[in-house]
Amino acid sequence: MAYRPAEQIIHKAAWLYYTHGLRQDEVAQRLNISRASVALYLRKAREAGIVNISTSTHLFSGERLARQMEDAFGLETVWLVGEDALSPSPASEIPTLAANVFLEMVENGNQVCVAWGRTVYDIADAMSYADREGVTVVEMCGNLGSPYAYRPDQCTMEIARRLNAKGLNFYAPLVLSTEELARALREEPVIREQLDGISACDMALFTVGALDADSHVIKCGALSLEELERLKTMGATGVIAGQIITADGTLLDCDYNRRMISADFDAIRAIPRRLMVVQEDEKFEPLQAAIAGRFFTHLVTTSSMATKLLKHHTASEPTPA
Amino acid sequence: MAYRPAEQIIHKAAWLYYTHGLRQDEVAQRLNISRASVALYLRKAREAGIVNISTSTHLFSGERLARQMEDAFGLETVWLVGEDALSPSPASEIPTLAANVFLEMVENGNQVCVAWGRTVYDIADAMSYADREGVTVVEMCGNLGSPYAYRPDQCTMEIARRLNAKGLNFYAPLVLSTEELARALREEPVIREQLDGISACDMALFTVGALDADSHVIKCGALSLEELERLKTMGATGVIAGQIITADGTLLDCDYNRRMISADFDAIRAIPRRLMVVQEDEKFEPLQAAIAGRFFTHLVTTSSMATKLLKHHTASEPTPA
DNA sequence: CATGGTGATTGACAAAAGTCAATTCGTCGC
DNA sequence: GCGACGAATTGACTTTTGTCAATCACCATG
Repeated sequence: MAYRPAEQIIHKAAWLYYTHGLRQDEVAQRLNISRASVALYLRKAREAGIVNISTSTHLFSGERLARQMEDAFGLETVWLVGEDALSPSPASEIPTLAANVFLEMVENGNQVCVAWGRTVYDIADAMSYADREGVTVVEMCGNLGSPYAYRPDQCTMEIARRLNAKGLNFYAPLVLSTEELARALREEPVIREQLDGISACDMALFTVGALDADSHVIKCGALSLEELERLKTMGATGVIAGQIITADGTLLDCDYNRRMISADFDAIRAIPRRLMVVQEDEKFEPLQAAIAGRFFTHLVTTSSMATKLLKHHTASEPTPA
Repeated sequence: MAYRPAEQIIHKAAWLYYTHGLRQDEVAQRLNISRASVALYLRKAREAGIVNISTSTHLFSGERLARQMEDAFGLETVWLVGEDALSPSPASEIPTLAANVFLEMVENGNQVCVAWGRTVYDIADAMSYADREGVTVVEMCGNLGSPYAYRPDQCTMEIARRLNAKGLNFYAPLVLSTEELARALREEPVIREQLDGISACDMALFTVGALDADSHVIKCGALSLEELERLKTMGATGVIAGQIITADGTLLDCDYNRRMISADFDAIRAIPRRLMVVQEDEKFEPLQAAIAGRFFTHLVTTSSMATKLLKHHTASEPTPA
């Protein structure tokens, strides 16, 4: 890692430029280097997280719709991305926002727990570098081959890298072939420890997965299409940390779930701040299920999703308690 | 407050520019305004704390000398400013650094407690704007006329303003003319409440004051020169939150201290993170006293001060425990 | 309905920052 | 000791950003 041009001079340049507000040529003069070098160092400082530039995410949580969501579902904060073409590439807006919200939520010394999924990968990609101290990033559940850019473990590590944090991977697959093996593995000290550590986390980052032909669990072969259909008739509605949940947000009682190595739902709910991020509008039912299961306290999603959720909510519960 | 050009467009411009990395002309195009406006909005966004640019203070805490200080005095983190002309104006380096460290230490939702003194004023001045949530800034002790730019209460309010926080002032003078009055006032509910609230703070920011002809307490007439001389013969060494301490860091048993409305030392020590900032090299003995009294856990000062403190420390205690 | 004033907005210019090919520096192998 | 290689640095050029006086839009007032 360590840059040849003694990390320290980069730091000094960044301090003079950003904190004292000198111009690049003044910094150059003071440090006896060329202005071009200053420009280079400053870029490195930004990339290394020595300098942190963050924009308040209030813009997205300040709307009335967001407030209504918070009230309706008892959430702490909700951030909504409108369809109003603010972003240069609409698809990237949710991950970008989520990355910013995440960084805003993580404090020094925190232990954070991340699940994986396409959305989480995108968030990791959009996340800028920060120079945190004493942060640990732990994986929330076992691993799986990924059809996307990162593998789950790489994803954890990538987030850890951006935060200058320690990354802790799960040394187990997500799904095993037999219940017995899963049970035995869960009792392995190294796995047990990680599972137990989850409830001690300060915050969590995760998505709810959908259950259709091209959802993650299917694509990487953890579940066959036939099995999926069978589970759906049993009430399968969404996926939380690999585990299948029903419409009321409880664990579906099935063989598949029993063969899984993942965070216990009570452990997840013991984490004080839990950020859920949903970008696809098709995840309406899964998200509803996740709300029913009180899986999260903070939410990043689209305005249209929020509108849909509220409409359905007030319809089913016309008089608020 | 609220700017005419709907705060929101400033936010959007900042988001597109800083988070998405568009150029100003691209932002202008997307928002249908001139580039000049974008430049203007961006400045406002920075000034309003919508955008936060911070530089890691690691540069100042990374040296060996800082480590030695931490070890020698059991401090959590020590930041040192060298005499090596890094800063454009050496005198401003301590307050600037302290302001940055302070911002780094304050977390959303925190209650912070600030004392006052010239150094604290300078820190308030050097502090950049930030958009924190749920932060409360409370005054640590009663008020006094100030010979400097801000009055103590303004100073609290100024820091609160920069953090977008709520400021809570002490509605009492620092020193009263009689013990009885001080005692009575301390029992007033509104004062009692504030005094009790201090130990519930998450962090504190303060200085140690020196006791000489041009120190704060003298300049604003709280103490006469003769009285000061008398107290010095009794062991007066420094000032913490208005109160006079002896070389071993305990409250000097004197009339002056008894006439004071200020935070109880145990209440101060109950605050988990306490940042002490000392810029003047003449404050050697007062700082030593403050160390003896375990008043702080984090320290910002000069390298030369650190050297002096360490020399004296190892001299008096050659074998570490 | 003109009028003055306030504050936002912009066009045009100046200043500052970004970039990159060319150069220098340091180091290693021979 | 010498050449050769890669990394760091820089000078010179281009692009981007900051600034400010001039203009425009809006509103309250006579």
